[in-house]
Amino acid sequence: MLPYTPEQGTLADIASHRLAQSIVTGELVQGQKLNEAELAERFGMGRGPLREALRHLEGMRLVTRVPNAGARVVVLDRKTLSDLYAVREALEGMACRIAAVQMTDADIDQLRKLLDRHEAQIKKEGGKVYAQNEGDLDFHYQIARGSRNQMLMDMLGSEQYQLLRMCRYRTSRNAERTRPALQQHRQIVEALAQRDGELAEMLMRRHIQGAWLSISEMIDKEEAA
Amino acid sequence: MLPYTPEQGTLADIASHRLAQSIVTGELVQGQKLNEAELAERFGMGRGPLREALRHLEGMRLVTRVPNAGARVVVLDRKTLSDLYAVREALEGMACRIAAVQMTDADIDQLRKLLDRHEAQIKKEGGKVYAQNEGDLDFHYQIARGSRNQMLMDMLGSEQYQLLRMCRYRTSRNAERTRPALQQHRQIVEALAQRDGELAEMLMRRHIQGAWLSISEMIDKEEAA
DNA sequence: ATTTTACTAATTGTCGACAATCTAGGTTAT
DNA sequence: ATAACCTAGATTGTCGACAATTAGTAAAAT
Repeated sequence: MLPYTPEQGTLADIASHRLAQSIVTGELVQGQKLNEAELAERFGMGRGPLREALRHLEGMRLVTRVPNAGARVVVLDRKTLSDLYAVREALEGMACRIAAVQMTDADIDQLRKLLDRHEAQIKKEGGKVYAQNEGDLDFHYQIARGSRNQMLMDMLGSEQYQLLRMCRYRTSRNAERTRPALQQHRQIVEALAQRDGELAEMLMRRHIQGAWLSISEMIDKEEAA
Repeated sequence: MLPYTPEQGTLADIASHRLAQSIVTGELVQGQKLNEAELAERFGMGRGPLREALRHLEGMRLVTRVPNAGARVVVLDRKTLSDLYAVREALEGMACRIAAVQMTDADIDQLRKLLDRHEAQIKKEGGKVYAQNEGDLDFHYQIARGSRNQMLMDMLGSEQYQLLRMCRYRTSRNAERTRPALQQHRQIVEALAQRDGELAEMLMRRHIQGAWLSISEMIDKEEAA
């Protein structure tokens, strides 16, 4: 429960932000019913702005709405995540191919420094690095920025599909994949530095496929338990 | 101005639908200010549901909102469309590759019949075939369905990015591209029938690149005028 | 003549109350 | 005992009114 409200706009924007955060972090359980009156009370606002926020979250696919039956937190089942990772592979693969042409040398240097920070964080804390999944610190988002494609940046970044953040948040606990992931990130950056878009795309696709494999196994274990 | 309201849900859903339609068809001009009170009056509802609809459209990228300054219809400039078509190429290329494996023979037959209908329509009307861009009739949407990827279907179909419909609606007047497009559609279907995902993806990517080239030229002409 | 500033009108943001709809529990009939 | 039905409670959907902010205009000062 963050005490401060990160957004400065209208109440609906604030509610949207706080709700998204609560859903992504799992504070609001998957499939849970979202009671308008209760949430409005908790956020200290009327139901109007809150309903606008729910409509916004519906567009982000973080909640599902049924007319006259209210809104529920989305449930990330196996099929949904599988679909999500397939889409990611296509989008981020493309981002890499274009970024290899569009990024400046300075941009690529920035990426290297970002990975240095990640490495330091891993050595220090041993694995639980969710902080690197946020905003400008995110490696994948920086590559989307490198593609100079605003639509892609929106899709992978701030607004659209926070589903990914939600998924990564749930799976950031298993530390055994952070090191190989970092290694793959480094390979991608080197491909970008050599301006080899084809290679960068292939490396990114494999990286995402590997992430999906890891998550898939984790789901299997959970279902077995 | 359609006299009937196509949706049956809440007033916000109806408003969302009607607004989207008006924006896509160009009845509401790009960049136009959207006055809440005026629209609510026109739709015969209060401002509450209308605000919810605007929040929804904001998520669809059909309107841009600035706090305390209202909502405006999005403007499709050259860069935005370029970005959109790059994303399309990646997503629909993937859809083809997966659909080549996932579609049933019956699905592919359906696609063939759909193209037969399109051909008949072209011969009869000579080109202005916007009806085929709607819903289940849409060739591209049917392929997204064939991928069995729900996220992709959402993105390319009903909800997300109606920007594409908006763009296609504007450019559906130029009839000279409908025949080569149909030819390319047929090639794609044959690739799917042979279960050649690689080929189907490549053909779809070229098809979309061709469409972008055509649209790009059209924009050049408009800017020259 | 131009810039600044106060004022007014219009528009957005918000709230509380009421109507419509759904849900759950108990009651009655078979 | 089971199933259909009805009623009471809770929840969503909607509206109208009020507050807050912005934009435009006209007057005043430099």
